[in-house]
This record gives sequence, C-alpha cells and structure tokens, in this order.
Amino acid sequence: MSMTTSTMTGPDTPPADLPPALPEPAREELRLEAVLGALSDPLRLTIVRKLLLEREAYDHTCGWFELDRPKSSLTHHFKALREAGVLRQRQYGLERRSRVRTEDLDARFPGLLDLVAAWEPASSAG
Amino acid sequence: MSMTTSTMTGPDTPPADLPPALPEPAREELRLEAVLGALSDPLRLTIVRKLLLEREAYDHTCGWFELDRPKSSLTHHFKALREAGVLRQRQYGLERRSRVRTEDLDARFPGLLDLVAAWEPASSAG
DNA sequence: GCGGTAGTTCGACTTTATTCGTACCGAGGT
DNA sequence: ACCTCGGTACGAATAAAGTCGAACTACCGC
Repeated sequence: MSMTTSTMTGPDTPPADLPPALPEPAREELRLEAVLGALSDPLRLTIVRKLLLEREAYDHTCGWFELDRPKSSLTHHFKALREAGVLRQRQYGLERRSRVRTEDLDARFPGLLDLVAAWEPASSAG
Repeated sequence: MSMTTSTMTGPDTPPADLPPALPEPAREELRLEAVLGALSDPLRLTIVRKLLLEREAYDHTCGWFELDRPKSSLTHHFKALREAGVLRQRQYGLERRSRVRTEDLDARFPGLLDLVAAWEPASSAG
C-alpha cells in the first residue's frame, strides 16, 4: 500500500469551476492490490458504501459520516482511500469533501463497487 | 484478518471420494473485508490468478506455482487464502492441493474473481 | 534404514498499519 | 482579539503482517 508520491497527479477530469482535487493516482495507475487493500477494512468499507448509497448531489465532508473516531484517525483512513484511488477529495474552503471515483473504478475494476455497495458489516452481537 | 477458528468447518460440498478439505469458513461466513484483505497482496493475487487461468483438470500443489519463496512463506500465504475462504485445500497423500472456491465466491461476491483473473502484476522495470 | 520430496510448525525478526493525542492552521462570527 | 469549526501534520505506542531459517513429519523408492 505504499505510494510513489511523485506519480500522484491531479484528476483526469479537469474541474469546471470546482476546487482542485488533492493528489491521487491517475486512472491508468490504479492498482488492484492497492484498491483491495484500501477496502479490506470495515471502517473504510463503511465510508465508501455510505458514499455509494447516499450520494445525493455532491461530495461530503468527513463529519457527515458520523464516524465515532478521533479526527486524526479519520484523516488517516480518508487519505488511505484517496492514495489508493478510491476517493477523490476536494478542498472547499475549509472543508475537504470526498466522493467515490466511480467512473475510474468502474472502468478499471468493473463490478467492484457493486460488491462494496452490497456489503454489510458483521453484527457486533454474537 | 483474524479468524474465529471455531467457526472453521469443512466444505459445504461433501467430498465424493476426495481427501478431506482443511478447515475453512462456510460460504455464508465469507467476509468481504477478509477476502479483499487476502487478495491485497501481489503474491497471493498471482496464486489465485494462476489457478483461475490455468485450472486444467484439478487442484494444484503449491510447488506447481513456481514461486520463488521459501516453503514456510508459501505455507503462510496459502493458509491466509484458505482462512479467508478464497482457496480450498485438500490433503492428497503427502501433497496439499489447492483450488479456488469459485462457486462460493461467485455466489457471495459476483464479479470479484473476474477482477483477479484480469489482474496483471506491476512491471518491475521502471 | 537412508535420502528425497512436499509440506508443517515454531520462533524470532522486520516491516507495515492502525490508533490517537497534541499541536497547529485558516476562515468566519461576534 | 478570541473562539469555534473542520481539518492537517507529527510522533509515539501498539498491533498486525510478512519473511524466513531451522527443526520436524510422513510417505515413497531403493
């Protein structure tokens, strides 16, 4: 899950009037093993699935997810998802909003996001 | 990727005259996050992909893969794949042969194995 | 019985990931 | 000026994975 940071460029879809996206791997650079690694964590699956199911109009801040973790942990997980190429993050003033890179992922790994959308977390009660 | 070993039972397809399969999670117990975690490694992707593409008639020993790693490392990776539910392993006399649990995986995570079959390793040359 | 084969288990080590506190930044409101 | 909000960066502690040597098992052929 290590990244050659030098290959992290902007998004392939140039922003119309949107804030710039943070560094991310280009579509052709997406690595299946990195994407699977990023998705092999329940919290991160929760994030991506919630974005897929409840994507209303637009990107969401990381507070929107109502995840019960300290902020520095959330930064870590969102960054992991972005560096693997699962999420795109844009800086909207002081907020950083995330969306799933559905087009890129569907192009490179068709069917993968359907699995994420269909995922349900393990029941905590035994 | 931890397993409650007590839930590791035999395969759901009873063996006809085959050797018994090693403990593995039942189809209903397969966890997406565990499967993705098991597949988030290039060596393990190589193993599964090779099994998918070159599955001739039957299971394969772990020497068949021609992986340039010490035996104890291979044991480790095959076990990880089996405990995640990706592989089924049977003891044929002194050999342990592996196959992909295609039916179970297609039933639970349709499309996932297609992604593995389509995967190609990163070029080692820059 | 010896050596080869196919693989396990154990234990130690290294590497990588996760968790999270603390300190900090920058914009907006009062 | 100061506080709050939404977030980053650093760093340290801990947990989890990966790597691999060494010793071992079991079976087969000679």
